[in-house]
Amino acid sequence: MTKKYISELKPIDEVFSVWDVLTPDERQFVRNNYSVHHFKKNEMIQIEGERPTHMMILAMGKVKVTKEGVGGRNQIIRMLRPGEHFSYRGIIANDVYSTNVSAFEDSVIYMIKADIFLSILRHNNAFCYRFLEELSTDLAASDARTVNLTQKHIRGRLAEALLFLKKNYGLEEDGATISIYLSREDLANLSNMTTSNAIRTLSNFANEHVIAMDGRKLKIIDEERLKRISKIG
Amino acid sequence: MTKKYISELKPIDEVFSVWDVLTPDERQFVRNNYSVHHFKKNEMIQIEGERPTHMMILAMGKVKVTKEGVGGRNQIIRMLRPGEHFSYRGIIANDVYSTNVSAFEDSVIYMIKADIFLSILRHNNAFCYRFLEELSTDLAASDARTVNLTQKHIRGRLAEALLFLKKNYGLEEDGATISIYLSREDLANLSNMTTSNAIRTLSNFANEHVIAMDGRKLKIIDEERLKRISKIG
DNA sequence: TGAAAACAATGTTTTATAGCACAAATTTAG
DNA sequence: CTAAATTTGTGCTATAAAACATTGTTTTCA
Repeated sequence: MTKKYISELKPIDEVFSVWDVLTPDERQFVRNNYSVHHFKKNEMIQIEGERPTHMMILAMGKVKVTKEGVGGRNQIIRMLRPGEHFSYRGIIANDVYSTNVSAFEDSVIYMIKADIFLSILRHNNAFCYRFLEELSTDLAASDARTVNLTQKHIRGRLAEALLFLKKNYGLEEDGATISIYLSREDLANLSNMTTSNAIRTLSNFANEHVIAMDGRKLKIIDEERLKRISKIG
Repeated sequence: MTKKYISELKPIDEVFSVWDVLTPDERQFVRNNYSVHHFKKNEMIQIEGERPTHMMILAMGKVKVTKEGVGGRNQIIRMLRPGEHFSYRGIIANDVYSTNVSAFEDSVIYMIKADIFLSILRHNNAFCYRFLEELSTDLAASDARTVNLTQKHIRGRLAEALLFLKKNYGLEEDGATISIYLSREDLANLSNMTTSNAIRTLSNFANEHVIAMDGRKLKIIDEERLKRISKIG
């Protein structure tokens, strides 16, 4: 596994998508001041309510951003792919973390100290603007998510989640299997329903030949149908 | 009414909260390039799906930001007070409006053309950073809202909405009446429930002496109780 | 390797909330 | 100033989804 990391892990200048707007000095500054952290599956990376210390970049693996709700029930807010930034919102808003982040699978994360991140933000306008764009996009996504989760019925929400997973993580070589394997519980937390209902609805979809299941491997058979189910709610 | 506007309307340099980070040149630039628009109660200010043309600042009045959901049911995403910025997210993300905005009551809005706003954003780092802060705060609020609306029960959601209204718009001189009068329908759209349920739950709160009602005027009698109801969901 | 834990599947019961219908009150407009 | 339209208030019904219970299956790890 470590072997795999060493061979596949991209350097920070390739992973950090805003590298192009950094000056040579800033690049050197970042190179001298970032750290690499490995997290095992299910390990917590950031905890809601704590003070942010670093801005983070997912270098390898998959992580989930969750929020604890009523009665400890927790909801998946966002799921990240390598190259995505996180843990920086609280730094900017001078706020504690508003979410938990944990590793879905073994992951590698590049971290840049908060003060270093802030100092670049405050001196490099193009850099600042990139994050402004990112938050603008995230905000629309969050608002859309609120409406989807509150107004759609179970089938619509699960269909939406499956389409999201496909879009976000892509398909395997067979052109149908979604390239991320979630537990039924995670799938439920993503679609705001109980685990039993995720299981039940998944079974229904399989009976209707909209999807096919093999344990945690989910194949999308009839994407059009799934889109229709998601649309009508 | 027009009289009232003329006498109470603050000039843009007082309303636009980021004025302090503008250079003298930029201030003049904005002064020469903004426009003032009056909207009547219930009038649409921006429409979901259209291309953004201006960044806007609410100078006077109250507006609501909504999003259309399944079956035309629409949800209140945000409610603004004078001094708050809106309509700029889409400009930055180069996206169409993701929400509707309409006037709750007669309102006055200052508008700055998109290209002018963008040009300042791209040249003035402190200005850019201010909006970065604003979006960071809004994003956490949106995520929190998602969890509240999806996990809390009707009573909890309505209690939360009442507390929000109090916090956002304050109380009248009597120290109890919330300084905004919403229709039951708007209150329902804010708390993600049907109008009947908003009415019913409001009656329950009144019977329990948590609030008192006089038409659209809502008095908070027992704020602690309301907080508890909101908390337990 | 075998026991314990975690996960998946499914049926049954209960409950919260939407949906509907209708009456009363209030606001708006001709 | 009246008629129409909108908003508010209530009761009843239907139903989606949670909660609970049980059993089988897979994974973990001591």
